[in-house]
Amino acid sequence: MLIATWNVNSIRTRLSQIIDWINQVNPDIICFQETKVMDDNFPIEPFEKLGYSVEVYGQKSYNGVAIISKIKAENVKKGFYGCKDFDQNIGIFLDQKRLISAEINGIKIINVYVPNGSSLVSEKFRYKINWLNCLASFLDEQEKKGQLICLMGDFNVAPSDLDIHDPDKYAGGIMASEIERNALNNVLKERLIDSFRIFEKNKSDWSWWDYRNNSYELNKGWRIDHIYISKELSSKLKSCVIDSSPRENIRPSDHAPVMIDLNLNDINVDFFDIEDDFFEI
DNA sequence: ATGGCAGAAGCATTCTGA
Repeated sequence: MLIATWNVNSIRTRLSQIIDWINQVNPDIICFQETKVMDDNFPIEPFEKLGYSVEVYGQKSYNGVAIISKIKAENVKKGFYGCKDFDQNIGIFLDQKRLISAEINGIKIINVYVPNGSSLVSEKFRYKINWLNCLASFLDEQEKKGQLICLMGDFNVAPSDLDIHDPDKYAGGIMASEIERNALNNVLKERLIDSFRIFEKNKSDWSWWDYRNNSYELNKGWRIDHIYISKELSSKLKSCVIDSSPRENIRPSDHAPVMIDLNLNDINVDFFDIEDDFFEI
């Protein structure tokens, strides 16, 4: 099962590029961020024609997330819910459409667009840290239910200096600060694993390149888009790749898609083996 | 240190992003 995440920076502007990429790669599930469109104006039909169901949670001009899936998405939820200690002021996090979740194939798919935060002295930075703390609480509740989790999206945090093209230049700044890394680690705790780092212990690959300063041509990027999975799923993980090819398109998104291949077939094989044994008896 | 590039709204320019 191929599961991808992609900050497309406007679903409508990028639509033909996205369809081209789907036709090449044929993912089962894609989580989009920065769709930048209200739900009524989301281009649902092009995805339905390719066999996907579409779940959207958008707003005007900014933010916006969506999940498209070839497998039925159940228990679709928009925004945070059931976050301990955050219930009273959860409204400030629901104004901005940054999270959508669903259960697909028995796995809780959580698609997030974490606030950028602007700079460490900004009010937006406080919002970012509070948002991540609310996400941690949200995951605590999922963990209590025993859910297998796949948490992905644009986190706007480089987890380590390996994930920045020039870590010295950006040390301690936005997307690289200890405060943000600690907040991210508090979301992950010991329960979620960075799919990319299972395969690449020391490699630097980027998922985002600034539009300015010829950053892509100079390969000056960051790895800020991530797919985290429950550690119980790690033995099912076959690959994790960042596909930078769409970044070479004309008028590209500034982000590249990230994709994992999760081998859930052997779960079904085990199931059918038991069935066969049963009938042989 | 600042701006550079891009999208949306909407028609000149501002706001936001990372």
